[in-house]
Amino acid sequence: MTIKDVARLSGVSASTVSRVLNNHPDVSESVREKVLQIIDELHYVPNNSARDLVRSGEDTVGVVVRGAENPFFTGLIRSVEQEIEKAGYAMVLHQIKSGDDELAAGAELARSKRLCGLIFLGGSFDYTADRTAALGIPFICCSYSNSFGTLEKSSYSSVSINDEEEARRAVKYLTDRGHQKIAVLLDSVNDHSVSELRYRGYCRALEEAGIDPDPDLTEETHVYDLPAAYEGMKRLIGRGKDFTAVFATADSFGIAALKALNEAGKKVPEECSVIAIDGIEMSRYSIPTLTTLVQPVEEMGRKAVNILMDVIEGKDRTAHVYVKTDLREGGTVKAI
Amino acid sequence: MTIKDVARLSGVSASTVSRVLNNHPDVSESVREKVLQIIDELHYVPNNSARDLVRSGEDTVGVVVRGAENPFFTGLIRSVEQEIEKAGYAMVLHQIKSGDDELAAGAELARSKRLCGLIFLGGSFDYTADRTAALGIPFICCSYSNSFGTLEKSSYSSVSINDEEEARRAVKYLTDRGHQKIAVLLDSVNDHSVSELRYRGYCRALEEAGIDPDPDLTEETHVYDLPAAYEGMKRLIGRGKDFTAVFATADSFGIAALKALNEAGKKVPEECSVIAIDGIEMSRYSIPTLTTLVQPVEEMGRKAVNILMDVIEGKDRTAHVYVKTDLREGGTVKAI
DNA sequence: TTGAAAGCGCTAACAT
DNA sequence: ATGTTAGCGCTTTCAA
Repeated sequence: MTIKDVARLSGVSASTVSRVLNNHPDVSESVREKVLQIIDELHYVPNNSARDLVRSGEDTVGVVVRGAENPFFTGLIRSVEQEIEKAGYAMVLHQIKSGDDELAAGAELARSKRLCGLIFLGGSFDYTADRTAALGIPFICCSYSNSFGTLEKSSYSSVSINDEEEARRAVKYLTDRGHQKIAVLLDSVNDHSVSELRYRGYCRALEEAGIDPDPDLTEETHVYDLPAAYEGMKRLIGRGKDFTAVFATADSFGIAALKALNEAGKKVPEECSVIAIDGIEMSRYSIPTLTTLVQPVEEMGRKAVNILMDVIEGKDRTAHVYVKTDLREGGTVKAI
Repeated sequence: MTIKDVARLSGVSASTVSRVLNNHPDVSESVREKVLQIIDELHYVPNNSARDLVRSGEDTVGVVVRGAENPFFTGLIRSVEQEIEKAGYAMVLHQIKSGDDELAAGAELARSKRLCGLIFLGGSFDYTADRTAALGIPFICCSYSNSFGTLEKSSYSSVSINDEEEARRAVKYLTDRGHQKIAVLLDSVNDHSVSELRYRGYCRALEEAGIDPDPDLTEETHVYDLPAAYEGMKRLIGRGKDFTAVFATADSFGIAALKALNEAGKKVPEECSVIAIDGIEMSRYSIPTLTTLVQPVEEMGRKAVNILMDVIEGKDRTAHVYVKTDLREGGTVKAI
């Protein structure tokens, strides 16, 4: 069923039906009602592909989220959404799986919906100019940056925390409180992604505190999920190496660590402290409340949209900003 | 940039480019290479709307998820995805917000992508034939059913747990262990949705155990999120009414309840037991591990796809199946 | 193996 | 206020 069917049944032309559909003012009330009635009777629903194909839609920004199951993104999406609306633009959200190629998805979206800009929530840290060229519109990386890629700074924008620096801060929080034997639970030390950066910060903090990193206290999961983190923590404990604190490179890892420690009979924070980075909602409800560096997702969403808008509207150049985390002192860290 | 640009630059017609794009066999190797090269140089990405508009795509099933931030859906999506692929169909996933109209989204998707079937993950419990008519293709409700609507059973399919019965089972698990004063933490007693059904089961279990429901032990949050559940539990505790157990109508509510109890100094399970329904991944990592009735998400996804396929392929009629939960005995329930 | 032409469903000038 | 016409970018007959 198409707009033509509706037109025929209503005794008008397709254009008129289109006008009704799009709330154009210049349609007589009687015709409008008639058309609406037919639409209702027929349960007609316009084909969006056809609409997208013809509409200009230069006021729409695309948001592609990679790994929507990551609870860290929920707050970020909300914020970005709000800000885009506030800026008077429309938004189209596209979620892809963790393994998928966000640039390909973004390029496709840009073409189909005729976007004026793109926001990536989560993605790879190693783009090349060749790959981003397909986008053809301004874009911004939100919550990450192109740390391992070869992109020119001027060719894109980014908003994120300084992962290495914040990790350093987290671990320093531990060393400042007398911890010397600090384990790290992370995805991978060289994934060219967030855990690699945060691992660097961990190393730097140890270094600054005059502590030699102990390879036995570095536990990689190689997978980003709770079971893997839990198993990783169990391995760490099982190794028998002494440690008084754990730095988890993500809240979810911290939560899993809490569980593994609890099952091993290690009291947190009395026998082992835990600190993480992210500040997902759930970590507020762990027992004890996870001590963590909370990413300012609201601010990140706002800044991402503002920067992108400025670039789109030609008001400003691309930009790269670091935002600061807020330390949330939960109950998982204790001074020695 | 369009297919025509590629055609022009390659010195061939648009049809040929299209053939290359779609891996048609009858294109000379030399031409294919040339075209591919130009595509690469130009960073050309086909417009999906245009493709959708013209492709038949009768082998695609749509999946619309309402409230993707709900961790309960992550496992379900994975399962559904797997099964659809196994059945030899393509899948297109569409996520909408909790407040959005999944039927409208589904109808739009059905038109745009020319689907042969639709799977709804989460949605309203009160459809009317009039509203679902717009879909125009077979659909199945996965994880819920049309309990409060007027849909004829034969007009759709569903796979879900029997919410009332499972809730009854959860609460019976408590009464069987000597609990008499059992509080319930839920969204709303009359939301025409899952909490209403589970509340009924709660009432029935009490009744069967000869216990009079105490209105003071029913706590509604009216919002489905962790902070609301946490605050609800605090109110419940603050009321000063005695209770020895809490039935949370969802795992996330259970986790929030655990936290509130902990902060109030009530030991779980010694001073208060907690049981929930859902079995989200995170509840495996609460401390203590949440005792809950785990929905068999894998089975649900599999059955949903199978039923839908049978309807699509005309092999079978619509069906409505209940699946059973698995009781996971965590550490939050203790006999009195 | 390739190209020309038609058309998918819709919107947006341009007429009237 | 309404209809006519011309595409949007692509795929797909049908011819060649």
